[in-house]
Amino acid sequence: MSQSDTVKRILDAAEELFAEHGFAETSLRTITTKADVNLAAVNYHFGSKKALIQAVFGRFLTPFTKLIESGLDNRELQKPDQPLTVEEILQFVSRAIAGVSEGDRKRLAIFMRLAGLAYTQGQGHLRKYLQSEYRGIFRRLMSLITKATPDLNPVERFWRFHFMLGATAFTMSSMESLQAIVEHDFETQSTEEEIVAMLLPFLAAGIRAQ
Amino acid sequence: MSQSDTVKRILDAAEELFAEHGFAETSLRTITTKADVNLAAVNYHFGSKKALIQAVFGRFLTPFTKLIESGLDNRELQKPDQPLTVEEILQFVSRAIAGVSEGDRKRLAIFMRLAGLAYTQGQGHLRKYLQSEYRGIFRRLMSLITKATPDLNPVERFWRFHFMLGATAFTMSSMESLQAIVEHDFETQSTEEEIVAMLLPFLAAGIRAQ
DNA sequence: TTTTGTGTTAAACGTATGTTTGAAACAGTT
DNA sequence: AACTGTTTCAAACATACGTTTAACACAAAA
Repeated sequence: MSQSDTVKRILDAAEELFAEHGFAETSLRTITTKADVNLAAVNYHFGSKKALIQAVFGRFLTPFTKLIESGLDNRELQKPDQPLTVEEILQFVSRAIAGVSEGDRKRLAIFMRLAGLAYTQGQGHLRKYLQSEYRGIFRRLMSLITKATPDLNPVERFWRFHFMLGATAFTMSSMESLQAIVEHDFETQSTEEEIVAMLLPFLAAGIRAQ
Repeated sequence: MSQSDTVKRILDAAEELFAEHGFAETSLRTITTKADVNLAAVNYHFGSKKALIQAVFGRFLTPFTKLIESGLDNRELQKPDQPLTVEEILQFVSRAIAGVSEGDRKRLAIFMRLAGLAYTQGQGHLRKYLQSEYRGIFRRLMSLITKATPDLNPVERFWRFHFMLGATAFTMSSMESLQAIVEHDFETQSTEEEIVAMLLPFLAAGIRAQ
């Protein structure tokens, strides 16, 4: 058999390098060197650098959203009439995070940093790709949060949702360096679970402010 | 006389283009074309593109931090013994933001996006430059927040402070695209001032959760 | 008027990038 | 062994970039 693992090696290298340096600053030569494959392999297997960026996202995001969806499906089957609280919704997401990051924690930080970059560096193709590919889960979460916060006006809810997103993405992406600071300044360790446990009440309180 | 305004024209163009497309994605040719000056003018007046980026930041960063500091100084002179609340602290920051962009609505959006980009794109020279420029005001704000949240244990306060930072940085850096979504989905406009007005209570509620 | 210094300009330089190419290597099938 | 489709490889290609250069413009000083 000896099936080629070139594609996987490229994705692994690209994922890490994109997260570290951004998209524009990471060249295909750097990626292929790190992956130890030929330069032309990216264009052969993915077609273009843009397509590679999208593939990096797809590999992480698809199983992640599936985990959230199946959790929500389960809950809706068991208690169909009882609407979810904000805390419950957030817990499904955090459980999905824990599920995906199980095995290698590094990938979670990498992906969150990528997600942040996608918003700031995504010149169009990436934003469009994410929007078209993951519209479903986004709308579902948004509608659940709407039911959980009936008194909020829609525009304010939209913004608060993104405030939550920002706090989460930023924290996850800079988790490693922040943990180092905590260890140095407070002589304590903050595990990933503890950080998430601190983050959730912060988010829940924020979205229900006033 | 006929004093050259080339430097100002370059800074204006660069500021706007950086905010719109990011640093790496904005070429000197685009900047000098928009500024209607010769390509070589940037290297002549600033030395390099990196130096131009720092100059763009310096032009608004210096008055910005001065505004915060003087606001805090004033308040401490008038009510020296009464500690500030979290809301008050955040309001000094947001007032400084508004003050820097006074008269020019567009400038606020540019400023916010640049501030956000500094967090996500500031890899080497920019981060170092900002750190040396920002350290004083950062420490001062941190110490004020400590006094405003005496019941919080230090580690949790550290994390919540960075949750706030994350929500802010993310929102600022992706403000433009989020505003477009709001306009499309809700047929309303969210001005930068309104967004900040929504962000502050979210942050204050979050840091005081439970 | 000549000189000097500052700023501008068009052109070129060197380098790095994403992409394409055509030959070679390989694996599986007949 | 011969054939076939897929994958790899070194090399080249075209383009865009930041930077440098040397000639030029022009105002102020000598």
